[in-house]
Amino acid sequence: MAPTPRQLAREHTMREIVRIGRAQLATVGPADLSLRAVARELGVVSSAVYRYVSSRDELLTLLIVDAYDELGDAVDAALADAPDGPRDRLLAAARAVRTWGLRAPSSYALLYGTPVPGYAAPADLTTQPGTRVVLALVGIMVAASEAGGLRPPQREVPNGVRADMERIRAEFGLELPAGALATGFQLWSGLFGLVSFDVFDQWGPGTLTDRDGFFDYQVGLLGDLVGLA
Amino acid sequence: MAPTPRQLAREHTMREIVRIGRAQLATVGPADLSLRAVARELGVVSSAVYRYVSSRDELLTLLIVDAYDELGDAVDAALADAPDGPRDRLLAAARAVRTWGLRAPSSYALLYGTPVPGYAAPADLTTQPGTRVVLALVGIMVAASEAGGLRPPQREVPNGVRADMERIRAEFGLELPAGALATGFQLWSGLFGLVSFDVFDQWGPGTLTDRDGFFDYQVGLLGDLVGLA
DNA sequence: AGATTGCAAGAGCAGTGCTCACTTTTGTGT
DNA sequence: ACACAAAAGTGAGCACTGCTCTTGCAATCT
Repeated sequence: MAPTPRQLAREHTMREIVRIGRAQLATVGPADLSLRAVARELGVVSSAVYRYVSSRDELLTLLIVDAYDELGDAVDAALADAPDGPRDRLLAAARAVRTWGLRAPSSYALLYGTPVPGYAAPADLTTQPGTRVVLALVGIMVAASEAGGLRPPQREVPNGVRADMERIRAEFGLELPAGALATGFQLWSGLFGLVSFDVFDQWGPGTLTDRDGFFDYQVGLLGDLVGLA
Repeated sequence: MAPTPRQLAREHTMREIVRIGRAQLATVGPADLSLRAVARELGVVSSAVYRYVSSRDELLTLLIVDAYDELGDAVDAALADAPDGPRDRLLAAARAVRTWGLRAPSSYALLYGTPVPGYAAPADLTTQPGTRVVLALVGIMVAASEAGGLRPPQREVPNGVRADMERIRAEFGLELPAGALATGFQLWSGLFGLVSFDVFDQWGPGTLTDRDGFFDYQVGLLGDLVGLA
């Protein structure tokens, strides 16, 4: 059945709300995102937006999903253009994350900063898009492993951790030994630790002058850590 | 000159405000911290607290400094009780950071989460206490280095990064080669990446069952990365 | 055409940060 | 001991927020 004009209008308004919300985020930061401001921008009285979005938190959820998509797309695009070597691919993906974060700090904060107070993003909506980046990272490792370019980690994996890794490996169908998968988690949190420090300016002021070079170097270290050739 | 009663009262009130603010943080999260609520708790009308704190942001700054102190103390205390080996000391420090973060997520968020919108914490007040933890981490590396228990990193340090490292080495009087210092930064952001993922529940739900063991293992990997014996 | 459904408006509530004119308290210098 | 000035506290008020509820209007379906 063809969508009725009303449905079309509704979807359009929905997209407008998300678009305006994202635009607001570019200037104010997640905590200050105002539904009333969105309503004003939309040219409508404040209570009207509640027809579309049941609360501010729900708008935030929409924006979180939107941001995850954008970030995932950015990484995928970077990987599509990247050369074949695992190190080049890792660097491309990492740079994409950092570039996106620096370009849209508030959106980045929405995903990897302080969770909004007393509000847990509905896992069913946000978990899946949130895994795209880490799956891309692990994908690089899997490819390297299959090509014989992945040094197995020295450190022994304790049993509790090993059990978790085995389960995850099965769940996602990853052709990766438990030890390597465990280092993959380090790659994940390590990368976002780096980007967060950069986006949130957590290295002291004036500590680093060559931040681009510094980032690339640190990503190289992460590559060493996971045993890329 | 002896402090006048008024100064004493003022200092006491100041401490009370910080104490109440910290208590609020335990329940609401940085963005929802309310000066009016602090005033109520203090048993005073809302405008009165402006005699002590010029704005909500200034209160946040006070709380940031307070949190840095607390975290620094926690790490120092853990290191004081830790055995001699660098790996044990690293683990002790890392666990202290994590434990503190899990116990006071909002305070942790204040330091390592999204910076409060449009408000840059005055560097002169927050930078110094913010360096305590990283200095402790680097201190572990220096001690290991002097004891001959620090493998030099393989990866070559590019010139721009090397220059920054040399400058920082001089500024803080660190007896550490530039390459090792660079890996120290990875240790820094890597540790806080791990803790942030843990405190903010960024590993998906149900992904990890043995989070304590996982953390210890990952810290071990970070130890490998910086070349601890 | 008439009934139903969806959308928007506007008033209103409780809360926020912050300012300002004012009163009360308090410490001190004469 | 008393007056005076500085500091502390008050309460009203402004502009803003999220959110609810009732009301009027318009498009859609039967």
